[in-house]
This record gives sequence, structure tokens and C-alpha cells, in this order.
Amino acid sequence: MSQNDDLRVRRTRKMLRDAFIALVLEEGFEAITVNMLAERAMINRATFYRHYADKYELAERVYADLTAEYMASVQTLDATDPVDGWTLLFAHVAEYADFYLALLSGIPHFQERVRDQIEVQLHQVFSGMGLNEAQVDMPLPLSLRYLAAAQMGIVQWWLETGRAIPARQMAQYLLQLHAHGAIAQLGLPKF
Amino acid sequence: MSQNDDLRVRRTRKMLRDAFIALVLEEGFEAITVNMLAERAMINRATFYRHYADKYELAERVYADLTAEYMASVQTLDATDPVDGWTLLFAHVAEYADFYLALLSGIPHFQERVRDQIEVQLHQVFSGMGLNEAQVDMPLPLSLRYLAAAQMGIVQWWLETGRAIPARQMAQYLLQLHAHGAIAQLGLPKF
Amino acid sequence: MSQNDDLRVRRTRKMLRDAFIALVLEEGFEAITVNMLAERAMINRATFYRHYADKYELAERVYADLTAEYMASVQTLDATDPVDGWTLLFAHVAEYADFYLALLSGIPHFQERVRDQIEVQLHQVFSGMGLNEAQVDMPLPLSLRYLAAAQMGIVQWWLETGRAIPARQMAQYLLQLHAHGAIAQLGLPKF
Amino acid sequence: MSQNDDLRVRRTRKMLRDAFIALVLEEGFEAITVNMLAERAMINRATFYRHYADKYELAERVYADLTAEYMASVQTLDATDPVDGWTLLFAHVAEYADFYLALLSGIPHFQERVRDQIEVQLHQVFSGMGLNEAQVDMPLPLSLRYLAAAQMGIVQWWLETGRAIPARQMAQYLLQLHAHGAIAQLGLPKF
DNA sequence: ACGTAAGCGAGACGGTACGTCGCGTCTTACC
DNA sequence: GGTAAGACGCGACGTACCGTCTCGCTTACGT
Repeated sequence: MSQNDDLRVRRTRKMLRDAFIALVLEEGFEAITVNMLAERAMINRATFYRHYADKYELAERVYADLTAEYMASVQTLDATDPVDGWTLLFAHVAEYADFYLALLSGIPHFQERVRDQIEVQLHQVFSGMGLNEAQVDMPLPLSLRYLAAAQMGIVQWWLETGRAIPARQMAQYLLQLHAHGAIAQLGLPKF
Repeated sequence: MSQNDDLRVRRTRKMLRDAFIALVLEEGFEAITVNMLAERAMINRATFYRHYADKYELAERVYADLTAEYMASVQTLDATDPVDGWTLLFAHVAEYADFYLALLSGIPHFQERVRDQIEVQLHQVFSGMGLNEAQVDMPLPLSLRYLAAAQMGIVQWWLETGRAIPARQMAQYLLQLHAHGAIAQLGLPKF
Repeated sequence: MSQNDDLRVRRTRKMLRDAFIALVLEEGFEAITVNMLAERAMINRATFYRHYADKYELAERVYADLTAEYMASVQTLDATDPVDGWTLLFAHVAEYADFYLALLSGIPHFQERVRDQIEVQLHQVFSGMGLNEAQVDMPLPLSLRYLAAAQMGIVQWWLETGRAIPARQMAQYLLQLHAHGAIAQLGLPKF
Repeated sequence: MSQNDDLRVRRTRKMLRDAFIALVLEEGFEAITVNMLAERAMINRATFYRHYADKYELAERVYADLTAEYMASVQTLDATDPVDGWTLLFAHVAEYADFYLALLSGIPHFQERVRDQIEVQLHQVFSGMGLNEAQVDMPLPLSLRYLAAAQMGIVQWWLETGRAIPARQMAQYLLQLHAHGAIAQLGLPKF
């Protein structure tokens, strides 16, 4: 499907995806109807259904495209500094900031999907760093979920607060929190 | 509205809330319609609208009830061990495990609402412990969000995986992760 | 269903039937859409479907009403002259002339339905006149069909040609043709 | 268009007409869609539109072919006995019995078209027999319509009832009814 | 025999109507 | 006053056909 090179098809899909992103920003995901998408994309409503089963499938496709874009940018990175890697993540979400924000809280199960992807990425990174599961005294999936959820959390916070902090700074904060725990950053007398 | 003590009213609301919980478990939140609720609760559909504007409001009310229940249990706790506090949390969500699971990923913006509540709770706890914001080298809201999101994450993980680990054990894991960071738990050679 | 005495229901159905008749005359049966019916009747399209499955069912109902009206007029007749009976028929179709015309040629299988009804009526009339099937030298259903089809034919002709001939005159022609054959009316030298 | 002798064109049209007849028998005319025709004829849907505007036009063409076939058979007849002529008619419709049956009641206005053709034929026959309009005491078109409709009626009856009666016998019945009236065939005591 | 124009297959598209579903409002009658 | 019963307006849904339109391929015909 995706490798359809018919010009009309490509044009139709592009217009639909553009319309989708615009509408998500303007109205929020839930409020979007196929009618609105078709109108905005200047195609017929029936044509929408020739390409996507519903707005959820369209959202999936758009998300898949964004993910592919992010993954491609990750590939180009040969440096080993983890800060660079996470900086890319912040840079990527910043590019589609409002769109991500809207989807993360607006589509049921969407957050889970993104979080799982981050979890997988984290696992890969740690595996490459010589993760020794035998030495772990709590379930590995538990730790991974902890990290992934926390990471999602601050990404969302960053987007919500207008990205006042530079991406690289955020990546550094992220690593610090991951490495030493958030409580250690709170200036509590002891714990 | 809430202080209505007409027997018929209380009966109607109880049946609606029971029907709601049952249906969330059976079908998931999104799939629920007012028709299904009325049918299950054995009331007329129009009667539903006399009590709630829509299924979202009903969900709010049910959630508010559960929260009140949890808060009450927290009040009874006079011990100062934070493990006890979080054990209560795990115990509470365990009681309505599938229900919480369904809502957290099923209702748009619901996760945010719960997370914010946890965030506030965390802030209160830390304030009580002598939180010194001046000594913090990263924004406090950032750390709080990190903790709250992470906490939500592992609660969800625990519910998803069938709650094989005892609640108290989970509370201990939680504190450990919060205090020293998840990476420190991974048995990595160094970082 | 028909004995529903809800004022709104009766109002809705009346408006739909009026709209139907008007539209059949203006546009013809085939061209009618549910949308047009709803618009003309000033009701919502969905409301149409609460009363009729489709435009065909509506047509049936309207026709059933007209038939009942005709039958009622026949009941009031106590005279025995068959000319009187058939005069009533011509008078009845004249009342809804264009409507009948449109339906007879516009709805698939509609003509058959009306013709069968006439056939039954003819059979009853002849039975009451002492029809002796034993003396017949060709199949009775064949003769009946011959008569019914022919009768439909001249009724349609009369409607098409603007009903220039009085109803009673038509009834007389009809009986003459039925009794002596059309060829006998043609002034052919012999045959 | 019709004089196109390109092999491909002729092949396409033949397959479409065959498919049409088969589908009329299987599904009835109304249920047929251009899609079904194309599929059955193993041609592309767009190709259908290169030859016919819609299924109605295709029906017309097929009917025209059958009519031509019948007319040709009539030409070969040099006998003067009218029974022979009408026997040919019964023989012809018998050949495509179910097809005619389906079309007669299935296509709006189709019956009218056929009936008019019969009417014209009747008029010609009677004109050839020395029809004297001056001696007629009722409108000629009325009588003609009577005869044509009646004739259509018994042809349809014959087809519906499985053609148990031989074609020639039917032709004799037809003439008898036309000549002396159907009521005279009913064995009524008097009238 | 072979180049070419026509017929054709494949399928996207705009359009219109379909019948269904769910929503929230309303009226009427009952208790 | 709360409820049952259910009609209604509204608007979105996903589907089905329609007729039109490229765009290449292939095939029969004419020179």
C-alpha cells in the first residue's frame, strides 16, 4: 500500500495527512470527523475510506511516518554519547510539539504505544551497554517501564511548558534522573 | 445534585455506577453507549440524562468516589513510613485493578488527571519532608513530573502483569527507584 | 403499527404520505429518494426510517390506504347493476389519476399487484353470478387473466388520455368488451 | 456504434449480453449492477460504459435483438391464418420465457413498450382485414388497448404457469377470446 | 508484416444515496 | 417529582453504485 506510486494516490494521502495534523491542532483528535478531514483535504469523503478505515488508522499512519523520520535521524548518529541520542528525541518531538501533545492525551491507547516503543529502545541501549540481568534485584521489565514512563512524562512536561529549556539540556536532565533518581535531585536532607 | 437523598434517585445512581463498572470491564470505556448503560442498569435511557450529562461525567463521578475511598484509607494511616503510604496505593488500585486499567488507557485525558493527583500528593509528601527548592539544580516541576509519571508507569505495569508481586514489595521497589534511579538497578558495569 | 394514536406519529406519517404523492407526480417514483421525502415532509431523514423500511414500503402503505378507500366505497353500493360497480372503479382511479399512472408503470411489480386484485374481484363477481366451471372450454385462470389485464389496460388508457369519456360510459364500454369481445367492436366485415 | 465490426468489440458485447440474460434470470433486473455485469462478462467495468450508458440501455439492445429475431420469423410466414401468426408469438416468448417474465414485471415502463408494439401489430393486422372505423361505436384506441393488454396478460399467464398448454392451442384461445369476449367463455347462465 | 490506432484492464476519484447508530431533547402518562 | 416509554432532530458512520477520468498495455486492422 505505502509503495503506491500513483501520483493521485500520493497526492490524496498527503492532503489527508496534512489535514489531519492541522485538525488535530485546531480541534483535538476526538472532535475530528471524516467529514472534516475530507473537507479540509479537499477530497470526497468516500475517497477517504479508500485509503483508511477510519481516523484511527490515519493517525497510525501519520505516527508511523513520524517514527520512521525519527528513526532515520537516529541512524545518522554515530557518536556514542547517550546525551546526543536523547537530544535527538527532544528535537524530534519539538518539531511536532502540539501534534504530539494532542495525540498523547487525546487518543485512547496512544500513549501506551509510544511508551512501549521507548521501552524497546531503552532495552536495546542497555543491552548494548552490557546489561547484566543476573545482577538485578528487581524485575527488569519493572525498571524499564519505570524509565519509559518517566521519560514520557518529562517529554510531555517539556512540550506542555513551551520547551523553554533547550533540548540538549533536557537530555542531560533526563540522564541525570535516570541515573541517580529524582529524589536525589530534590535537595531533601536525607531519605 | 449529589446531596439528593430520594430513594429512587440513589437507587438509579447506584445501578448506573454498577452497570458502568461492569461494562467498562466487559467492553472497554470507548465501546460503552448510554443505551448499554441504561439497559444494564434497567433504567430508561432518558433517566440517565437526568443524572449525568454523558458517560464521561459518570466516569468522573465513579472515579471521584474511588479517590475519596482511597483518601479515607490514607487518613487512617498515622505511621510515618512512606512504604506504608504507597502500599495503600497499590492495595487500592488492586481492588479495582481491571477497572483502573481500562480507564487509564481508555479515556482521553484520564491518565493526566490521575497523574496530576499523584504529583500533588508527591509534592505534599516532599514538602512535609523539608523539601529545599533552593538546592535543586533542575526545575522542581520537572522532577515531580518524572516521579509521578514513573510511578503511574509501574502501577500500570503491576496491574497489567496480574499483580504477582505483593503490594508492599512494590512500594519498596518504588521507593528504591525514586531514591536511586532505575539505571542504578540495572546491574550495568558503570555509567 | 397502523393503529398508533400518538399525535406526532400520525402527523409524521401524514406528511410523509402527502410528500410521497406529490413527489411521485412531480418526479416519478424511481427518482424519489428518502432525502427528498424527508425534506418535503419536513421531517428528519432518520425519522423516515422509523416508520418505513424504504420508499417501496411507503408506496405499499399508501396503496393499501387507497385500496381500502375504494373497497369502502364498493361496500356502500347495494345496487346489482355491474355497470355501477365498475363506474366506482373508474371514479376511484380518476381521483388519483396521475398518481396511479405513475405507479403503474413506475414501480416494478406494481401492475401485477393491482391486476391480481382486480382478478380476485372479477372472480368474486362471476362466482356470485353462478359461474359454472364445468361448462368452460378453456382454463378459468386464463379467462380471468385475460379480463383483468384487459381491464387494467383500458383503465390505464383512460387515465393517459385525460379521462375525456365519463366514468359510467367507460364502465359500459368495459362490460361490452368483456361480454362480446373487442374484435366484435371493430366493425370488421367478418372473422 | 452498432456497425462496429472490430472483433474485440463484438466479443465484449456478446459477453455482456450473455451476462445480462444470465443475471436477469438469476437475480432479477433491478438487482443487477454494472459491477456484476462486468464481473460476469469478465470485462472491466469501464469497458461496459464504452458500450452502454447504463443497464437500461443494455436491456433495450437485448430486447431489440429479440424483437428483430421475432420479426424475422414473422416475415417467413406467408400463410394467412391468424392462428399461425400468434402461434409464432407464443413460440418466441417461450424461447426466452423466464427472461421475458423477469423483464416484463421488473423494468419500469418495459411492459408498456412491449404492449405498444403488440398494439401496433394488431392495428396492422386489422387494417389489412378491412377495418372500418366508421362502423365502430367506441374509440378504436380503446379497443386496441383492450386487446393488446389482454394479450399481454395471457402471454404472461402462460409463461408464469410453465407453458403447459401448446403454443398453437394458446393462439386459438387468444383468437376465441378476442373474437367473442372472455365472459362468453365462462359458462355463465346469461348476462 | 507490421506500425498504429483502437480497445481494453486497472483502478483512482467525485458524487449521491443508502440504512444504521448514537446522541441529547422532548412529550405524555403513570405513580 | 422521579420515572418509563418512545418519538424526534441531528449528524456521523461505513458501504454501495454510479459515471468519469487517466494511464499503460495489447491486439486487431489496414496499408
